[in-house]
Amino acid sequence: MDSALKAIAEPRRREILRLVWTEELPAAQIAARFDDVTRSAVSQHLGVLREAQLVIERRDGTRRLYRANHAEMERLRRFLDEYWTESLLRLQDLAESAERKRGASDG
Amino acid sequence: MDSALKAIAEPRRREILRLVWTEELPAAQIAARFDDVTRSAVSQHLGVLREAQLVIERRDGTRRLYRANHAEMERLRRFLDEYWTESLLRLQDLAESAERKRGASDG
DNA sequence: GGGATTCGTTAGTTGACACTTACGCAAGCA
DNA sequence: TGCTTGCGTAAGTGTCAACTAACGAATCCC
Repeated sequence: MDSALKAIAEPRRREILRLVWTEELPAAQIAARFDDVTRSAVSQHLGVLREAQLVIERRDGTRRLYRANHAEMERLRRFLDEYWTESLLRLQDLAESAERKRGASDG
Repeated sequence: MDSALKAIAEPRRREILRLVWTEELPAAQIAARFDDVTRSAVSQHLGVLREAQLVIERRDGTRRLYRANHAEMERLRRFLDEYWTESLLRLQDLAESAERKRGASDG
């Protein structure tokens, strides 16, 4: 999960992830989208994304096709959502206990 | 915005952020929560969080009090939300255009 | 003013990482 | 059996980041 968060912290990998979100693409085609970086660099980014389970690889002859792993993306989204909401709940708890305290001792 | 994403990709900083989410804390008290790291390291983490606007610093005598910047956290949450939903919308568009294509030429 | 407290900051080190170049490997084709 | 295509991977480089140890600055107390 932490590896996923770290993976999407890198702008280039976010861009790659968007490319393969709706369509499965071969590595060469993904790399062709970036003119300021070599195919090798993109391949390594794909490796990071694959290791973080954010991308799924499928082989077809000599080609390797990639597509986004929506399930894992959803897990990541939920993790972050819980991070916010849990913190917000703690805020709420704090406010409520303050309220109780005010009601009990102060008046 | 990218700096914020990078900031929360680091587990230690996420922990710090949670500590100051509901209560304002002085640097020393934050550092005291971590026994496997020096006060200096925590101070530098606080610097990163401050630069990413995820934390707000307030001075009180020799102390520096920190609290989470909820507004900026909300901006980050929204950014990520848009990242997912925009991708999902593209998925939806793709499905709809495929439907139209099927209806027009093939059916 | 002197000393203690509460911090940030500055070297300096170690490890991670984004990259390039060069190479290797598997699959199709002549 | 070779050659080409479509890839990953290993080696090497520069840069950044997380950390420790030492120092410096601001405030408070006497």
